[in-house]
Amino acid sequence: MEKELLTEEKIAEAAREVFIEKGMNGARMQEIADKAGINKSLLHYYFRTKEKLFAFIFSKLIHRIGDRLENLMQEGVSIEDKVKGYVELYIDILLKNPFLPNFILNEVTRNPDAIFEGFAAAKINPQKFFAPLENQLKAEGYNIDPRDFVINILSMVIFPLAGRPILEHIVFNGDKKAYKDYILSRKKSIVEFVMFALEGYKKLEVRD
Amino acid sequence: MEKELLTEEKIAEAAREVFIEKGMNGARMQEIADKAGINKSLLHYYFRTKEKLFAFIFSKLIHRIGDRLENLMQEGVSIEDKVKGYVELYIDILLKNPFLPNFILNEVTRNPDAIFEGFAAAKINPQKFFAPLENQLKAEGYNIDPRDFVINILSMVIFPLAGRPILEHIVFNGDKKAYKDYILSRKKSIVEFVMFALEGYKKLEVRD
DNA sequence: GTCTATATGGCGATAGAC
DNA sequence: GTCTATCGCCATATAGAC
Repeated sequence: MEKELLTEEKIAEAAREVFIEKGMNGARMQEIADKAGINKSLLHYYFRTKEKLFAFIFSKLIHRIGDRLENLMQEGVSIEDKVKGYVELYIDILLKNPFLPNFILNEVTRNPDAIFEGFAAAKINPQKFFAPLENQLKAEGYNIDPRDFVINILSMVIFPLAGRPILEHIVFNGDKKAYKDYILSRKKSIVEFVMFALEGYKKLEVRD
Repeated sequence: MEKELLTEEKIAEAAREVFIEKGMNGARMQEIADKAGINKSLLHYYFRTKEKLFAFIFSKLIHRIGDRLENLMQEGVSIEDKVKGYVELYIDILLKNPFLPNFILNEVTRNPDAIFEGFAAAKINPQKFFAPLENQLKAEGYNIDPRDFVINILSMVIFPLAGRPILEHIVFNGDKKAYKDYILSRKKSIVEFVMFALEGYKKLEVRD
């Protein structure tokens, strides 16, 4: 039926917004129903329980993130350009979805089971990601642990956005524009910081 | 009364644990009461409502963190040693309190009002912190924005611990010991990474 | 101050008409 | 498929005895 897909889509979109903003515990079925412009009992008609609805939304979200990471490892692009591309892409995404990083970090620690299902469904294979990266790093002379490389960049991109209220209030005295400008400036400064660091790893012995 | 202080202290400790692990929304007054070894209604006798109890705990927590940061800016210690000291201290603290970073990031985004009260009470003054740091960085020849310096280090320390379940499962295939060893190894590798990067900033023009 | 018992409200979920 | 009405539970909060 036409209506089926449409309504389910409206529910999914509303649920996605509410869950991300309020978390599993804080979200209310009523609020999701309101935002979807339908009745509360219709939610249960489509997704029997709140937990099932949450699992559905969460797994779709993880899936999308996994896909984005895969796309990152195209060949023929220098490390520096990959860093630049990654940093710019994710800062933009996270600026548009300010609740996303906290949501994922949080649900994943409070409800670890969701990980096994969600990530398994997304078929994320770290080895497929780290092996070629390690090769490329070595080929360009950077003798750094690829895990450090990836995690440090992820950290510097995500943390200041996950900690937005803290930074905004403490470092920028509540000035939202100053905060946003600073985050945008990090598109350049993170790349600079990373490439400076990588320069140091050129001097190191190859280690494995 | 003797009993008053003792009971209040037991409640505070229990509430702290439960709130940090489950968050404001996930925490249950019953669980706090059980953990404190008292009756549920006694909680309300001491702290009229759950919200008031939460605010009390949260503000105390922020206060302690603020104090720790202040202590960090002692004179007569090189940048490298400060980085080393900070990284080691906080990795140890966060390993012992695995739910802490998520708790703070989360409550602070979901309930931004708590920030104003909590941080205001803790009388955190960023200028008092950044100004001497900037001086020292310049004095040692590192022409880096002190905000980048601080935020990058904070990011690299906190993020891998806030994202523990993700790293543990995806990068280390569920091997908890491998994850913990890796985090401990970061005590050295973060300092290395930062100092390599700082080397690059030595070549830059002084900018202000 | 500390307990037992209970009120009160909210939320997830279901029944049933249309 | 979509709605209204309602159930049943659970969590916060209060009343009142001791």
